[in-house]
Amino acid sequence: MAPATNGHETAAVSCEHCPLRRNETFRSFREAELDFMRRFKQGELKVNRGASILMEGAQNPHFYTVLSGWAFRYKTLEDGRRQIVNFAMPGDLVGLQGSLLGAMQHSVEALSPMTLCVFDRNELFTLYQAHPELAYDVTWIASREECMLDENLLTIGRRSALERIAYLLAFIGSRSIASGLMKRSNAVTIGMTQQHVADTLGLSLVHTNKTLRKLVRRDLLRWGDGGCQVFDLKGLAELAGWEDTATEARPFL
Amino acid sequence: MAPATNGHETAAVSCEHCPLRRNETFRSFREAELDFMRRFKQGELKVNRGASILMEGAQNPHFYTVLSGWAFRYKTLEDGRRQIVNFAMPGDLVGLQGSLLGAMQHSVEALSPMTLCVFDRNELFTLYQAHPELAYDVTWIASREECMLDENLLTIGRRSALERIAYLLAFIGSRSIASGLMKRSNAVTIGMTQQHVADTLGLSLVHTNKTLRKLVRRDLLRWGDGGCQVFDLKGLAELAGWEDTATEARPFL
DNA sequence: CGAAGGGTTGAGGTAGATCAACAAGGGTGG
DNA sequence: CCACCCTTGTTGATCTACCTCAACCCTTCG
Repeated sequence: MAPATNGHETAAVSCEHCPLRRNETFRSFREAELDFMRRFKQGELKVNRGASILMEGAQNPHFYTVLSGWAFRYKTLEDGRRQIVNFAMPGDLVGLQGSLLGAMQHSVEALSPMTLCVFDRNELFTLYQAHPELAYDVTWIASREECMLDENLLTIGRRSALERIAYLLAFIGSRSIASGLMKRSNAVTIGMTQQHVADTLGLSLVHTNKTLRKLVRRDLLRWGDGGCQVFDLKGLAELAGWEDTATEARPFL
Repeated sequence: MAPATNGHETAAVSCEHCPLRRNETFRSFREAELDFMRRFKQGELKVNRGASILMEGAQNPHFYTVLSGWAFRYKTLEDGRRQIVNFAMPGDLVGLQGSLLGAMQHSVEALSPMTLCVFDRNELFTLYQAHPELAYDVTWIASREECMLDENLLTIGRRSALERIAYLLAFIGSRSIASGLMKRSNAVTIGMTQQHVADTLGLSLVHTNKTLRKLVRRDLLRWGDGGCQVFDLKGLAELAGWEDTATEARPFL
């Protein structure tokens, strides 16, 4: 639970060689947009697993697009209870909320080594003026986030522990394949601790462990080496009563 | 839980007489924007309490701004378990998600008689092209929604039943005062059933009732006449460990 | 007058919490 | 090299917050 030190910025890779563009789940840029983004991008941020990227209450001058790796977004109560509200994967915007609303209302911590594309909070409106299509994309991304949060609420509010875990792993597995975080293969590997699972689903650590073992016994997944391999994404989704709304090519910044 | 019939559209009130403009919690429009909105507005929708405004899975051609009254947004599982994810009050956008993502991923039902300002889904991008400031506002509104959902997730995931209810009533009370739904006075009146409270907080109806009575016994509120009067918003917020992030003048469409 | 919606209360059951102990790395410092 | 600690996972025992079931009340409405 202890956030480590931040990484530091390094020289930027130019946008036309953006790794995300090679992934067909992302929609392509037009020349003018690419041109704009090249100037819009302020640099790159590289952090280690466990690093704090944003802190609740802070006024961060930047917001980011995830280029590689993944992170989680969370909030805490005074007494330390923690709730993970969502995960950020390649192509996702991080810290947009703070840019619009002022202070961050949640924190973000890396779950793996990450590279993030750095933007200046104060330049956001410039983007809205110069490129309405990109502005529209930003809103699209925010709407998608909202949609995921709705589903997470349904999960925590109304699904049983077994369903919750099945949902979460199917959800993360599916997203990580789509975002190119994972290669599509027999088993999807998800590198997180059981504490993360518990804090996402509003469960205790012990009960999370016991429920996870049930899923292992059913051969839906295996746990080990600080994470799990999911064998049967469909089986998990079905168990959770969740339909993966397959997205076609989606925008990113 | 049974949705009733839709209302029907009526002649529109012109935007310069928009009731929301009289409320100081909303930021004012400039002349050019007002002009644009006048044309952007397609009409008005009036519905009764209990009416379905949007249905999960549907491709609604419109999205809306709430002018008066309030509603709740919800999702359901196949077996009927229902989760209310948030509420919509004057100034809030409804159905934006569907406009961007395609089909609605949630339903919306009126909690009181309502009037909504009707916009055409297909015109949204026109707004982005013509008025970057308004586009920015749309994203601002979406971000605020996201922020509320984060807090709701924290509530359901990590707060106890007593804290949850305290939070919910403080949250709704505070929002309804800010949006002009309620007059600021000794007691804030919230017109919803205990079933709504239960479905928002992931609790059973019976336990919701018992917990509510505890709050009544503590003189924080009274329940009756199909809703409750909240006497002590601060006390509830404190009990829940929640800080009301007071918003200054905010945008709306 | 009966039916339906909303609220209230008690009794008993269970999913999931808490407490406690232990095992298996991995890192660090002597 | 060992000794130690810290993180992560595992499992059993016990407890309790919340659920389900089952009444019953009151009000509204056809």
